[in-house]
Amino acid sequence: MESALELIAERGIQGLTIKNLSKEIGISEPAIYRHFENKNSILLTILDNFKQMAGMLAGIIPTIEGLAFDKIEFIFSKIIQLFIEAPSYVSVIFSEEIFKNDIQLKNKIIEVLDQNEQTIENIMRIGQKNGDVRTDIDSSNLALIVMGSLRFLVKQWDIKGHRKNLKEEGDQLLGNLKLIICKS
Amino acid sequence: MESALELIAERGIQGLTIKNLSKEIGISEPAIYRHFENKNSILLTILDNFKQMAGMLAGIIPTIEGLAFDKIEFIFSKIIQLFIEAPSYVSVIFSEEIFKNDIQLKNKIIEVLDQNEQTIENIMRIGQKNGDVRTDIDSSNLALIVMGSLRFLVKQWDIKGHRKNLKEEGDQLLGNLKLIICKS
DNA sequence: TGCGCGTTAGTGAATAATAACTAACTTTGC
DNA sequence: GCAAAGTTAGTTATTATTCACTAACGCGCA
Repeated sequence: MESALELIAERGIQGLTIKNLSKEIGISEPAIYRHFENKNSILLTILDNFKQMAGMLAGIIPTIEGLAFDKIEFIFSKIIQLFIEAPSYVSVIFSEEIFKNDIQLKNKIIEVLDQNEQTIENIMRIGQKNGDVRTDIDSSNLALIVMGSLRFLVKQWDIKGHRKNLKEEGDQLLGNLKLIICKS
Repeated sequence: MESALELIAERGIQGLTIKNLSKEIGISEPAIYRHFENKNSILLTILDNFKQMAGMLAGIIPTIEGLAFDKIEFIFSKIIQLFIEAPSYVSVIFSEEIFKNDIQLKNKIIEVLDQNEQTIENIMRIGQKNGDVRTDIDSSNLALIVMGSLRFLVKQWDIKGHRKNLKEEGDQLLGNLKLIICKS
């Protein structure tokens, strides 16, 4: 899995071939099939790992005391940290277009998407109930705006060769999102 | 070009092969090479067409009288209309991950991205100057938020099989974005 | 202690499918 | 009659995957 992620980080999702992977690991191609049924199951495992990580983060949320935005800040700083440390996840998570063909991969991507949206939406709903989040926009649209803008930031950082400082720009965006969704 | 777009709409970017394209058009594979140097130049042409369309929209903007949000509303209703009529553009525009490998395609995608961001940012800057857009968030971040959330909406609509009503949901999101970026 | 035996993880060679692309020839329309 | 547009029949490269086989290891048992 490590080698696969490394390969994706270096050459993108298209660079993950059985041949490349076997070379990276230092074994023969058929040896890979001793451990994975097929190539898609490798990608599926990566996606599942990400989903679990995101799920664990979501699990911590209820234990955080504080306003909605403290939770958002927590979750996104963790996600951005992961992307900086392992940019290959960006390539995988944003490869929806490639996964469109395969039903399993597509469903898994949708699962990840839905799970994360649910997490953010829940935070927003609770914030609205507690009175620290604006109520003139429904929670699902707030989640859409928060997730969308952060995704776009990461996407741009990725496609432009990781030139910008993602952490700094992420913090700036988060600050501005706070102005937008929080009351007073 | 029509056939290429149709193919992409049906089977995604991966479905655009010379073989499929020739079958769709009803000519032989080599005949395609009479008109395009290679496959990438077909994709490049599609991207360029989109860029030109977006550029034309941006050109109309200065002639629109009204607040910043009227302009945003105008440009995005047109874009959403295009996506609904020709969903293949979604597949192309959101295939950054696939284009990463090829320098030409990557640069063209970045061009499109930058051009559109510039357009939105300009609208925001003028709005801030005229006093109808909030000034506590800089124009580039406002553009990021607007573009990001709309991209995310379109992306979800696309990956979930065009089930939702993009026009309706787009209008709703635009309404909420208006609450967010406009003064009082 | 050492012998059979099943398991795990590996190998080289081959396969079938598919990709983009090309050389050489023929047709078509102004 | 000639250039543009099309054809047939390939090439080359790459893809994921399978085949038959093997070396190494651990475990129960005589």
